[in-house]
Amino acid sequence: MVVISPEQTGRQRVLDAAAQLFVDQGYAGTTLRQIASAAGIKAGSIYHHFDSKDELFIAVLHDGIIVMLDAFETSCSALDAADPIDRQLLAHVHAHLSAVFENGPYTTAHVAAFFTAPDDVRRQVVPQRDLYEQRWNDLFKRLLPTLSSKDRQLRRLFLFGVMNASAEWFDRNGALSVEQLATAITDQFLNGVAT
Amino acid sequence: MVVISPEQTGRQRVLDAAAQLFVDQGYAGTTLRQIASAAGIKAGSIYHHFDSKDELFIAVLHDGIIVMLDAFETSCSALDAADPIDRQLLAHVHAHLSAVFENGPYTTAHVAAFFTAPDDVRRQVVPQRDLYEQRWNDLFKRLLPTLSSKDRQLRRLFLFGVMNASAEWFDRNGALSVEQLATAITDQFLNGVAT
DNA sequence: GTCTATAACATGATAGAC
DNA sequence: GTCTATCATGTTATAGAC
Repeated sequence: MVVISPEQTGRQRVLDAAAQLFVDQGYAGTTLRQIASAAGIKAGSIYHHFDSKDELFIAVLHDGIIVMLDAFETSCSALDAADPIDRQLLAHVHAHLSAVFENGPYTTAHVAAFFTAPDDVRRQVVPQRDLYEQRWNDLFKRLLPTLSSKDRQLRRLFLFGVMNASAEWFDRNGALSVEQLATAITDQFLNGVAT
Repeated sequence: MVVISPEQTGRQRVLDAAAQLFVDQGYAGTTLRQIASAAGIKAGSIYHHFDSKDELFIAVLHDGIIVMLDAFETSCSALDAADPIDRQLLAHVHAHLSAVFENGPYTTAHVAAFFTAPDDVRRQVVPQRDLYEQRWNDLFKRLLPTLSSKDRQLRRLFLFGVMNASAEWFDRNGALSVEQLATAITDQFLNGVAT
């Protein structure tokens, strides 16, 4: 059951409820009535804040990207260009995973709900996603300059695959912490299984 | 647009159409009318073959698991226990990816549509999924005996993450072949990025 | 095995009162 | 900013004819 804290503006409550429900049930599987109920209002009232279900979904994913970009930026500031590869990569992997798992449902929505939306809705979010992926492409170019452009792109997709797939099994309250997960993924990515 | 070849029994045509549509649009995003239309019949006629949308979905995923298990079995037969790790792992990764990308939409549904279904529907497919994962757990135990049980489980999740996430970007008609993808993923998994 | 017709209900969205 | 009431449509599922 989704419960939204009451000390927020109406629009924000709707966004929070929508983000969580989109994560849990996907785009088509979530109804405006469910969102309204979780936000403590009636379905019709949603249209005071958003013009359509599509726009609400896009707004959720937009907010999610902002958080991801911010997390990336922050971990950049904490690093020095002279830092070793493993330290730099770990910082960014940890930032990504922290954003996904510890910064509310908005970022998780990007990983779990994006692909559940219809093509035309998805297409409206792609430019924002590209912005984030571009940061990682730049990072990879800096950290792994010897790889070919195509190989670099492939490796980045591998890393994203591991990180984002973890949203489907990682347990926030389990024995493995986000930090440990970040360390394990970074180590696996850099050194493989034969450490 | 989904087009189903006509030389098949009615039930099979429904299954084929459903599998493809579930992959493209998810569980909630796919309607029985769309499935019926793609299969060349009317929506009501589906109920001659399946009792509910749930059962149809479960049947699709069941068929998918059969193909995956069969692919795993086949790649086992082609291997010798004395073969080196990289050769054995590559064979199984290739078998998995071939099943997902080259054996129709049933296997892809397992990767792309499973998480779009409601909890109670998903729960009915979990035992079959577990069967397949168990094969991989056994394989990992044989190939990587020095790792701890928890670490092995984690690494397997990483590998599954990479393989299954590729369903979201891999282009069957692109420059990269399934075999090349399998080689790249296996190499990345075993040796990391610093090859 | 497929059809038509329809039941029973859910959905996104709108209009106007408060 | 939220409500109630409602529209128009879409949804799964059923019943009975062919």
